[in-house]
Amino acid sequence: MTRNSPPDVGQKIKALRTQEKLTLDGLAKMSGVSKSMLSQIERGLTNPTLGTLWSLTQSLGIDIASLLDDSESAGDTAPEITVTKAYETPEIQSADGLCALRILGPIDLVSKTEWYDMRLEAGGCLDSEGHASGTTEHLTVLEGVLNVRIGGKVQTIEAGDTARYQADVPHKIENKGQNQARALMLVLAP
Amino acid sequence: MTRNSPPDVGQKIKALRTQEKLTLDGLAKMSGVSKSMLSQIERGLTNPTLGTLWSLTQSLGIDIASLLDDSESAGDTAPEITVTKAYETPEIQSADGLCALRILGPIDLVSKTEWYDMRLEAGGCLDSEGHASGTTEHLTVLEGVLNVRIGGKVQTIEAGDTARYQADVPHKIENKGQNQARALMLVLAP
DNA sequence: GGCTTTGGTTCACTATATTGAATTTTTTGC
DNA sequence: GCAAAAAATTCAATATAGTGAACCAAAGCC
Repeated sequence: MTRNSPPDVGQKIKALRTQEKLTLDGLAKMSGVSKSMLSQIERGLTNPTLGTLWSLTQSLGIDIASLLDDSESAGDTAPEITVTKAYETPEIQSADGLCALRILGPIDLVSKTEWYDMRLEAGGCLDSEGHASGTTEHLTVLEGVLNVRIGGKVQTIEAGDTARYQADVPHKIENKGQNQARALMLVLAP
Repeated sequence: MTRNSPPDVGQKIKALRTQEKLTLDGLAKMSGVSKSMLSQIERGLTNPTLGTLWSLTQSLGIDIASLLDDSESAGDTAPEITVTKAYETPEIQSADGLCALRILGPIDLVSKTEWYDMRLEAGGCLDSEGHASGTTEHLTVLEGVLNVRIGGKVQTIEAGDTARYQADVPHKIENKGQNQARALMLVLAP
């Protein structure tokens, strides 16, 4: 469900102000926004300007984006633990069968974060097109040795090492060694 | 470094509009904001009202909070691979030495995403206070068996399984088994 | 009781965000 | 090249966000 009117910043600001034990006057002084304006904003009977909101958030020590963020104060969903069993975990295999990816992230999620348990047989490789601009990839090798190739560059990653790189251009992960390799791969969208 | 003036919404809006192949006129019509206003906002020579920003974000199909969010659109850093060697990877140990966390995420990053390679000796446990509201944790067991305890609930997680839960309340991860356990832990802020 | 102080709301005025029409600039066709 | 069309910018007028002072209400304090 999505809102059809601007978020009610008034309430939030008032809450924050009282939380800080600030008087209407006090916040007015330190933010440079007039007391009367503040009063009206808090009661929702005016339509504040980006500039004044900015001043207020600065004095309240919060991020302006978070002020407008409608993720209501703490979902009150009862503490729940959901378990994805090993056999339920989705797995992708490459055509040659040398590369397998187990998707560890939640499926439902239109997430900005994806992560995988990757297994590469000797000689296997994972070829990726570029993802969305700004995406970074983090590859931690758990067992074996891997090469990361991106643009002209190549890097060798051994067990325990982590490689980080921009994933918005084509890149390649190869297992040039004699043994199976296993790694954790994290893809972070901006 | 924090900004000392409101975020430049103009540029962002223009970028979004052109991305959608919308004309100034077009967006004006569908949002109800006048064409002239739009033009001025995009060029940053006015201080728009929360209301008008709301209308615009609605028509552009984005969240108003994200509009004000200053996570710059994609650094154009040249393709680089940075490697954190195993011995450079920061490791945290519990007082009793039964629990060790290797921090796999980048250090610099004031990231919304943190992840760890966790090792729990038999009998060891990791006690967490609640993180920021809305935070979720994803725990994939690589070896051994672990218990997750949160509120009154307990869940047993075996090798290959993944547990997901709200991490904004105190929670506990225990190794009740006879053998060392190893797991991957991901903490996602909202 | 009345006097003072403190936190908040209303009021009259000013500054400016917003508008619709006119104008300029850019694009597209011939 | 020049016209016609489309897109973006200026301009004068209006609505309203923002201000400071006056006003009201409640809480000390003598």
